Amino acid sequence: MIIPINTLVLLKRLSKTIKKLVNKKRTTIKDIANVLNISPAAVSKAMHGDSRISAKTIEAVKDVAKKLNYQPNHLASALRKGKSNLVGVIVPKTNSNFFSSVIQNIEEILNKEGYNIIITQSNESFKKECNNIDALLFTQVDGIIASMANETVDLDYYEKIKSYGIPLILFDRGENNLNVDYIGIDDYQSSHLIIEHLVSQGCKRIAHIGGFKHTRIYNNRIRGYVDAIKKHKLPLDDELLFESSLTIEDGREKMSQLLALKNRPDAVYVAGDYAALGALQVLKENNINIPKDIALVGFGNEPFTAMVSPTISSINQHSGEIGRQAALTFLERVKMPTVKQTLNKIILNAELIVRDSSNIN
Amino acid sequence: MIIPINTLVLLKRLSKTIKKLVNKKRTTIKDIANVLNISPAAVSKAMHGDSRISAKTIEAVKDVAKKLNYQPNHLASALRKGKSNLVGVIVPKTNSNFFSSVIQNIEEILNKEGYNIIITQSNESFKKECNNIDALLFTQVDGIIASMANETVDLDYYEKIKSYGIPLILFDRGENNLNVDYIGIDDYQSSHLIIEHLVSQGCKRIAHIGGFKHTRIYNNRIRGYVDAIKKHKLPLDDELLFESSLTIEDGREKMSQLLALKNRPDAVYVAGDYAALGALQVLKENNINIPKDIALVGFGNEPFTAMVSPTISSINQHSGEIGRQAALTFLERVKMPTVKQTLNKIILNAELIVRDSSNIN
DNA sequence: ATTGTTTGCTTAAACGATTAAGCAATTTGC
DNA sequence: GCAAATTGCTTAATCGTTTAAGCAAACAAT
Repeated sequence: MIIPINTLVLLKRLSKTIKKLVNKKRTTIKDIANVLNISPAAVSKAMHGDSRISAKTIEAVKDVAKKLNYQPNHLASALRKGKSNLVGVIVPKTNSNFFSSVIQNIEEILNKEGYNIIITQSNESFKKECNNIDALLFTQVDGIIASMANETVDLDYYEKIKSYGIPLILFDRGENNLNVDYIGIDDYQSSHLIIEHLVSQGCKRIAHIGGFKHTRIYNNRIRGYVDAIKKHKLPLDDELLFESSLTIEDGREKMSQLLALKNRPDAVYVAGDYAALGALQVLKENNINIPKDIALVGFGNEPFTAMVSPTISSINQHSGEIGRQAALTFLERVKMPTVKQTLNKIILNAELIVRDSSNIN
Repeated sequence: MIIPINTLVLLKRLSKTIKKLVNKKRTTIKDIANVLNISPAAVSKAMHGDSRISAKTIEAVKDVAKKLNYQPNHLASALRKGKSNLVGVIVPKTNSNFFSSVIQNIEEILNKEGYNIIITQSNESFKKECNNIDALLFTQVDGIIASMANETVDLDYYEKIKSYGIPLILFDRGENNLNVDYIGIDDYQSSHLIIEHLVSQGCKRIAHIGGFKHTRIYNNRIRGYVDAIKKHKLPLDDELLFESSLTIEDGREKMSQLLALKNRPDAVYVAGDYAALGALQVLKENNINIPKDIALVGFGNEPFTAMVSPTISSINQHSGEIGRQAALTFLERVKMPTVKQTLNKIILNAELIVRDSSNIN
């Protein structure tokens, strides 16, 4: 028998509960249940619009919830459901336009699906990266989307993520051996784009300041450079190819070495924009005409490439799309948790933005 | 009576539990308890090194925990303890050197104390900021450290944080009316630093491209500019003072307006580096000699100020120290949760980095 | 009239860790 | 030698939510 509750009684119970709350804690579904004289279970179901709860009750629950300023305790539901609705994101640095933009797009997609993201930065340090992974796993994230630090060669910590049975998605800086989803651009093809462009500008002796070979993306860029040079039957000289940490300083260093050569290059393709900036500084300090004496192309399309003078040609990696694909891939994986992860690459096309540093007319 | 367990029995139970785990879930303290034939409570206490648990048991527990690859369920302990050990951080953008560096330092300090941080970006959008706050509160963070979006004037959402009874700490972009802790630099004094410097370089007609007055920091910079100009008895002309969104584009726009004046300034102080960059571009396009014809000073010491040519003088905000102080303030607040929050400002001194754009010799 | 189905809830057991309270057994103090 | 203190655990409740199972009451079908 349902006892009809008149408004007066309801109001009384409401004010009583409110009083309790003032000197106690936050509202729980139990409080709402007490006010309406129903069970907490019914409240929980009403909140989720369960079809077995009457429209009247649902409305009443929502009404009281609002009045009591009810905020669901995420920890409790996460514990019960075995799902935190949190996704960890690990990037080398947030203060790069590329990563910041990737993150923004991941966030946009995942927020819509009820996920929140936890961003951590490794600062290119392997140790920090391990700490980040531990912290994320400790927080019970439902998955991890990561781009590896330059230093990282030991994959044990990433295997640890896999052993937890949660999806791991890599982007930009990935690793084939991990056998997980990967989203990135076609680095090999990007190198071809750059060499084609430089050749079309009349360059005949093209140097490459590359990243470390052990990182896959840089290895691909180097392979692309080598093959494209071969394709055009240009000189492929050891003294024209460097491995670099791709910092501004190292860009300066390697450019200085190139300038010291007897037979200087007439174009330099740098695998990172920061190093390209360092190279640009050295060229300017030495009064080299850019691009007529030496043309310059960077990689990453960092905003400053359009700010410096001359502006630097660079590869746009479509960070937005990478972020979106990473998020979508995670969502797919989460929907089918039983399927074992396999190496699954999504390779996007990159785009060369030609600016003054390589525009010879 | 304690039944002595021989190694064989223990090993048997261990392998049995391991088998269970293979097709089930993660190790819990209950599993460990079963292996050692003690209660889960004892396991929990052993993990925390409770003095009432014998050294033998503690060692045994840790040993089994390692063997079973036990990882504590953070959600469960957080729920029970009413503490998530998560701190939310809200910034307008992560891809600025200032914010990225602040975040890094917050993280460093808080990680040491067992906290993890959740970074969210508002993209200078008020709506996004509100969403971020909701998301963080939903995740049951133990506190929020934030820098407000340019757009934000309505403080209801920040009041909401306060009503949760968790610490709220603001940095850089704050608001007096909220009555919470604030960490920032002395913007008023920074303007004085800049004007003193420009005066010492011989400048006599100094313009200011400022931020929006409704944002406190920009208001302080404007006030500092006005007072310093008055102090040196320089012309304080309406046409020399602008409010701006401080983007590159707006910097260009405002600089063009200054150049259109009959009586041009001989120095421009821009309240943000990006806008200063825009101003620089316009000056160069008009073949104005920097700094001889017009000197330029920015604000924020973004890395590109040292990259462009001429390099731009700017104010270093000591982002690291701001981050550290914000984190430490949070830790203090968390330790004394009963004390009501009050307006408590920590104002750090800023430093002017003089570069080519204002170095007249 | 009898059985079956649907509706609208309740009950109670989880999720995994923590902790107040309690209870033997052992040690210490005098 | 006996009370008091200490040691080393156990028991059971708790955090707030979800959910499987169940149970009346109402309605529908035959």
